Amino acid sequence: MAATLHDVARLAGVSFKTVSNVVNDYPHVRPSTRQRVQAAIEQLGYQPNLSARSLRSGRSDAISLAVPELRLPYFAELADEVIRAAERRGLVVLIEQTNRDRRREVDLLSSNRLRMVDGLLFSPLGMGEEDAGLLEIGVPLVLLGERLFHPSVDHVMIQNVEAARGATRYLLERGRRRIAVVGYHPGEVIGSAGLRFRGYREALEEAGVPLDERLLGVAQLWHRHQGAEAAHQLLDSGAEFDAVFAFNDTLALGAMHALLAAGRRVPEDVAVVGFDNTDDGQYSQPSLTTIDPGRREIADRAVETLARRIADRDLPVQHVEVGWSLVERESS
Amino acid sequence: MAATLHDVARLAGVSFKTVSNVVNDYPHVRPSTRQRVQAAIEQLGYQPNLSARSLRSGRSDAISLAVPELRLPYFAELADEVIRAAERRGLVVLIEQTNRDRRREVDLLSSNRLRMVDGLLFSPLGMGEEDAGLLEIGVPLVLLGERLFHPSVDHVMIQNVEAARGATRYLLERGRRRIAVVGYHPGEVIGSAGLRFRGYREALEEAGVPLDERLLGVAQLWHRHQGAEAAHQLLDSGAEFDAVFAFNDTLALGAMHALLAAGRRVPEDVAVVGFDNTDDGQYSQPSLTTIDPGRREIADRAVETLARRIADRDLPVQHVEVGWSLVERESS
DNA sequence: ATCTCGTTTCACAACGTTGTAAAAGTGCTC
DNA sequence: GAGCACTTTTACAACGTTGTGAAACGAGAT
Repeated sequence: MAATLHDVARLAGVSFKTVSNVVNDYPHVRPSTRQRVQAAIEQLGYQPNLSARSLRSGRSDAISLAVPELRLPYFAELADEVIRAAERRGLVVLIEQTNRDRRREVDLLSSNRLRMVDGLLFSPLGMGEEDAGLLEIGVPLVLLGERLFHPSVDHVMIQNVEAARGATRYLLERGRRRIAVVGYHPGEVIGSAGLRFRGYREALEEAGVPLDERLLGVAQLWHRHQGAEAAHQLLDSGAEFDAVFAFNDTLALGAMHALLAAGRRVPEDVAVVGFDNTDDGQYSQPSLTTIDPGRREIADRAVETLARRIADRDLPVQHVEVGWSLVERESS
Repeated sequence: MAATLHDVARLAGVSFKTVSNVVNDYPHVRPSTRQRVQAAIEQLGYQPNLSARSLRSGRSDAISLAVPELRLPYFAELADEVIRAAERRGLVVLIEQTNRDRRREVDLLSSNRLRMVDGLLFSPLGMGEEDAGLLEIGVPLVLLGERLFHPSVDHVMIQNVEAARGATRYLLERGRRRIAVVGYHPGEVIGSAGLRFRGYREALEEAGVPLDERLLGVAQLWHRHQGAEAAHQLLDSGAEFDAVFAFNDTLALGAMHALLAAGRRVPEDVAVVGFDNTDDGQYSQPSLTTIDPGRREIADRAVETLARRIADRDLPVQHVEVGWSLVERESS
């Protein structure tokens, strides 16, 4: 079958440890020996057995990325960037889908599939605050997003409150006063919905614009369908509104679709702003104004943080926040 | 650190091999012994070391999926389904992105990262027919898509010609006679563009509608941007058309965006049909009529084929074609 | 009791690699 | 031409698991 160190050693006439030294660029190898070994490696097409290496060294140079669903554009783009960032550091990425299901998330944390990798990037969506204790697993872990926190676990997140305040301010500055939201989760405090709502509320307060409960479009799942439904409900309620701040782009596109179908012009009658800057908002009709949460930076910082945690488990806990910006397009 | 078979054995007062037997459900273990060992496993939270297992057994129960870019909705949804299908079979999925770059694809095939997994699902986009020989790697491999073929390599694909013929026929049946395409690759014979074009051409021939070269919108990359550009060129050329058949949904959405921006009504002036049935066509404005290539079935058959190949390398070569259907929405 | 045969347990040897430490080789100094 | 300080190579022991085959055990037949 595949060649081993021993096969190469036999061919090159050296001990298998010398071959290992060549493979690992150990400095004290005579150039002529190195050359001979290299030739044997070429000839046999030798490639190290990664299971053996991993067993011996305790490292696999693989990490897991656990996301709710890859088909959601936000997570697809996040995974894309995570894979790129990991590759830059010589790591390979294994992807787990949790379907935003608490049980699956909890199971994952103690799964022996985790033992195949050096660490986990985890974007939880089903677990709640009461589950935070379960995050203390013996494996390097970096949390993504704003659903779950734990003081002793590394975390990379975006500035949700600030960004949401920025989006709302932007609408206010352009003269909109009746700003509906789409994606509201009543009662939620942390979590994307909670934090983004807080930013929205704060911006209204700053501007002295009263908050109208009727303009809070609930959507538990942030899919297009729910965005469209929330928009329908807002329309049906009869409450007037001249802007929609959707808590993500997918909701925004769904809502925009519903608004247009109902004969509202975007942005003339209703300005729409999303959140995430996923690719699909770029070519929607009209194209979508949105918050760019710096996904590339999130991915890069997350992988970096995990790599450092893997290298040194005693590092102080990292809580990283990355910057955001507003991308202005046709919908506002 | 983590408990091993030996630790459990010591606690349970048996040999480590007996623990191994319990873990692997070896039948000849006395119930009382089994119970004692189970208790020790629980107490220590023992989980098998997968590197050691994999070294010894030669299997990792992991597969790689290599796709051009995860941010493209088609591949995100494909990866989503592949991960689900793999999980049903107890396999874990590692994802590689090739950026549709020939060099990266070629490198991947001989990468030692492949040695970490039992097999590879490969959706090539950069390699050409002349590279087919490179597919003969010593690792179980299943090809996806229509870019590359090799008689001795398993393959799962969709019925491109038939589906494209179906889409074109559908437009013809609804009275459209001037059907433009978007995504044409001049001179290509195999590959998605080549095959879908063939289906288009055959449907026109069947209906006795002449093919007009001016209606062939070229787009090498199948991104929204290129779809929009191709549509602009069609409009600028002055050639009349009453329908667009885009070779994928992303192109279709880009083209539709451009058409609407130019004041054409969809579907009244121009009917638009896409290909892929990705989620984003469902909530576009107007929603997109498209070909559903049965992605779930593709993923399932692909993983199944790979699993069988892993289990038995001497199996006859499998070439699988999955069915398609037309999803009618507002754009036509 | 003893023998036989099936059940249950165990000892040992892999799998292919890296770390440690010792052995062998080389070149320089006196 | 022995002694010393390097450099280069090697032997051996892990890492934690599974497969093989032998040993120990237990029950039923003699």
